[in-house]
This record gives sequence, C-alpha cells and structure tokens, in this order.
Amino acid sequence: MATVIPDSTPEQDSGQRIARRSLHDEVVERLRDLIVEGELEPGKRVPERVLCERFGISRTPLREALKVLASEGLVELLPNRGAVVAPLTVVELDEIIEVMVALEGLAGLLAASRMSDAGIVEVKALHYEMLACHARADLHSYFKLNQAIHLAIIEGAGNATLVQTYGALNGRIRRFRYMANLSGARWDHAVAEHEEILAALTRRDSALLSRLLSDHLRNKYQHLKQAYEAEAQAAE
Amino acid sequence: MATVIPDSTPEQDSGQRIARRSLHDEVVERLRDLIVEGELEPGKRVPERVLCERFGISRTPLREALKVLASEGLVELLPNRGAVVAPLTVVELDEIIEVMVALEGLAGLLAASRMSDAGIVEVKALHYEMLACHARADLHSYFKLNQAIHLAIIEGAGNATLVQTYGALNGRIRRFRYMANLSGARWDHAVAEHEEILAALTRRDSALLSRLLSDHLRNKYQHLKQAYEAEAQAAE
DNA sequence: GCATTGAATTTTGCATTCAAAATGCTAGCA
DNA sequence: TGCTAGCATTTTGAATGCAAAATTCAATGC
Repeated sequence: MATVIPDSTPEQDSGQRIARRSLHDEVVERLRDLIVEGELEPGKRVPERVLCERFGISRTPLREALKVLASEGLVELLPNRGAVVAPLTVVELDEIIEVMVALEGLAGLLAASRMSDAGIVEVKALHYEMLACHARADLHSYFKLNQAIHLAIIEGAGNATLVQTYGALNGRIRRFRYMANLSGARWDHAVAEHEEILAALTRRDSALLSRLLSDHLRNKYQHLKQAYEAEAQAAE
Repeated sequence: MATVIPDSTPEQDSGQRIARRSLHDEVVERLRDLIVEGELEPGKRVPERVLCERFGISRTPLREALKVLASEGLVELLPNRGAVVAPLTVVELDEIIEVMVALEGLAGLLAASRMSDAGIVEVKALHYEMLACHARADLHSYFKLNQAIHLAIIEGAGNATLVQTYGALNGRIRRFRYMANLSGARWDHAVAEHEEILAALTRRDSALLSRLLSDHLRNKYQHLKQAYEAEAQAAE
C-alpha cells in the first residue's frame, strides 16, 4: 500500500486520462486493478510501452508504480528483462491464507471489544443486505458485501496496521475470488457461518468471534483452492 | 520488501559506490539502513539532492526507492513536497506490535511442528551463543543473536509470506531497538523466557511455543515502549 | 517593528534522452 | 533442412531536461 498523503483533490473519475493527485499513485491503483481483474495475466510480461500509451503517461511513473507493486508482491521484476505479473502458486496461496487466518483471528479478538456500537449496527445492516443478495442469488453483489463486512470487522479492530497488512495480502489473492463460483450448498454454509459471526460480534464474544472468523476464512479457502487447482489443471 | 529476482552478482561491499544488481534495489537497502540506523531522522525531509550525490546516482533510482519505502511505511510521500521519514507514534508502535504478536504466535504454532531437527539444533546453538553474550554483558551481540533466533523460528514455520510480512513490520520498529537498553533484571527475565521457548520448541509443543513467543514479544515491547516514551518526553 | 506580498531560487514531478542489455531476424554453414 | 553466428531492433535502466509547485527571502506597507 503506497503511503502517500493524499491531497484534497476530489475523486473525479470522469475522464479516462490520469490527472488527479500524484500520477504514480494513480498508476499503482490502475495497474493493481488490471492485475486483480485478470486483464494482465499471471506470468506474462507487463508491456511497459503499451501501458504507457494506454495511460497516456511516460515510462517514469509507470516504472515507479511497478516497483511499488513489486514490493507488494503483485509483480516480479526480472533484472534487465522487465516485469511479469507474479504468478501465484498453490504453495504461496496456502502461505498467504495461513497468515490471513491469523490476522482474521486477531481482528475478531480486537473488534469484539473495540468496535463501536454504531460499527456493529453497520455490519448488521451489511449482513442483511448480503442475505438479500444470497436470496436473489446475486453472486457479484454478495461478494462485494461479503468483502465489505470483513473489511468493516477488520477496521473495527481499530488497528490501521492490521488493516494495511491484511489488505496487502488480500490484494494478492483477490483475483482468485473472481473464479470462486459458490455452489449452492457451500454458499448456504458460508451464510450460516456469517450468521454465527454476526451473533458473536453482537455479543462481543472475543474468543468466539476470533475462532469463527479464522474458521470461516479457512473454509472459504478450501473452496477457493479447489476451484483454483481445477482451473490450473484445466489450463494445461 | 522489493520482490526483485536478484541476479547472481556477489555481495561485494568494498566500494562505497553502487554498482551491483539493479540500482534501485540497492538504493532501497541503503536508504532503509540509513533510516533504521537513525541517520535519517523521523519526521525530517529526505534530501533528494544530497542523497543522490552521496550515492553517486541520479534522481530516478532514488525516487523509485522512495516509492518502495513509502509502500513499506518507512517514509511518507507528501505530494509536491517530497518525502519525510515516517515518524512512528506510540499508537502505531502499539498497532505494529499487536500484529507482530499474532504473527509470532502463528510462527510458534507452525514452527513447532514443521521445523527440521537440524533447524532446532541451530536454534539451540544460537541460544547458547546468546547466553554467552548475556554472561559477558555484550548487549550488541546479544541483540543480534536474539534477532537471529527469532528469525530462525519464523523461518522454521516454513511460510515465506509470514517471513516477509513479519520482516516488513519488524523493519518499521527496528530502529527503536537501538534505544532499548536492557536493565539487568529485565535482561535476566528475557533470557529466562528464551529458555522456556527453547524447551517448548525442543518438545515441539505447538500451543505452548505459540503462547510463549507471543508473551515474549509483548513483554519485550513493554520495555521498548517505556524506553521510547521516556525518550520522546526527553526530546521535548 | 511586524506582517504581507511577490519575485528569485530551489525542489519536485514527469517527460525525454541515451547507453547497455536482451530479443528477434537473417544469412551462412554443415 | 536445421543450427549457429552476427547484425538490427526492441526493451530496459538510469541520467538529464523542463515545467510547475513550493520555499525562501527581501522589500514594502502598515
């Protein structure tokens, strides 16, 4: 995450050209999106020239952005041979999840005691919105609300470093979320887990919330991993 | 951490000029050292021009390095006003330790079951070397061995992402270690904790090792924090 | 004497340029 | 036909150049 103190330029996303705030920071975000959304494929070279033209910028800010993304682990820099989108092996995926499970646990522990009542109410609202999406089988909105709930809980831990650390890891695996295609049973189960999570948060049961969040991520990952391995196999 | 695949250039640190591997990556390391060692003071501006001359490089690689360090949280980029060494507030220190405690706990959990016998033997050797330093009251060497032990355990968890994540956070607080001046009683206590840690690791007691490592870091931090707050107060 | 304004200087952000490395292509040879 | 050497092209890494923003500082007015 680029620690740039943003100036107060408003978020006018109307133009496709880059103009607002520091250029390189904008480019970092754009590139990250391209990678997360899969437009830049893992293992493939990041075409400097093409992207420069596409963004209407010179190579300097683009290269700065690549360095930042490399430090986040999203791309790999090969000396004198440019940048490639970091491919994520199953081993790395396992590693990242292992760490994230611990961080979710920490978030639960802290959020249960530190989150404001208003925060809990907000999570509750998001939860019910998410249930609505489940009922409508609106997977895309469900994912977004799901992410929003987890983010709200992590932010509720009142630890900006935790938010940042979790976010960096989440960024590396987020692109796989695009593949996860919840089957009916698994989806129902996930929703049931969320019910428990909400209940534990409402009761401010630290130990339970911690455990539930960790388990939930582990379970989610089981599914994600199966989908990934299936895809990886299919890709051969 | 800059994810650069290093080429096989040997680590010849003889000359003060930068020549080996990708320049920007070298600069990142050098700048990090300057910050960690306190030569660049927190809150102060990072003088681009001066550092360029000092390193004998142009502004481009230096600026790239600053972007990377910003993403690590070591510096803050102020748009149009350059970079400053990120000052670490007590609140941020608290946050970082909170996350690191969780990561140490995870490391203990994993290392107890995954570490090789050879790895445990190595930790044991480091441990006794450290005891020797304690006996000789050689604080500097003690610190180095202490760090080596913790690193060995964290690496013993067999999770590169954990190593990297922990390392990034550790980098942000390492400069404070330079202040920590272990009092006799506290030092003895720390050594006693290390004895317990080694015993738990030898017995491969996951739960215990996890708890001990977390507690140990928390305790260490108590001391560190007091020293920091005393210093901060004295600085006024 | 102090605050304010505005010009000179410095610093920053990005584009451009240049040299070195890597890549691709062609031709020559077995 | 297949392989390799050598050249041309492209791409990368870093230096330099240039315009805009910020800072400094002195002169002016109060």
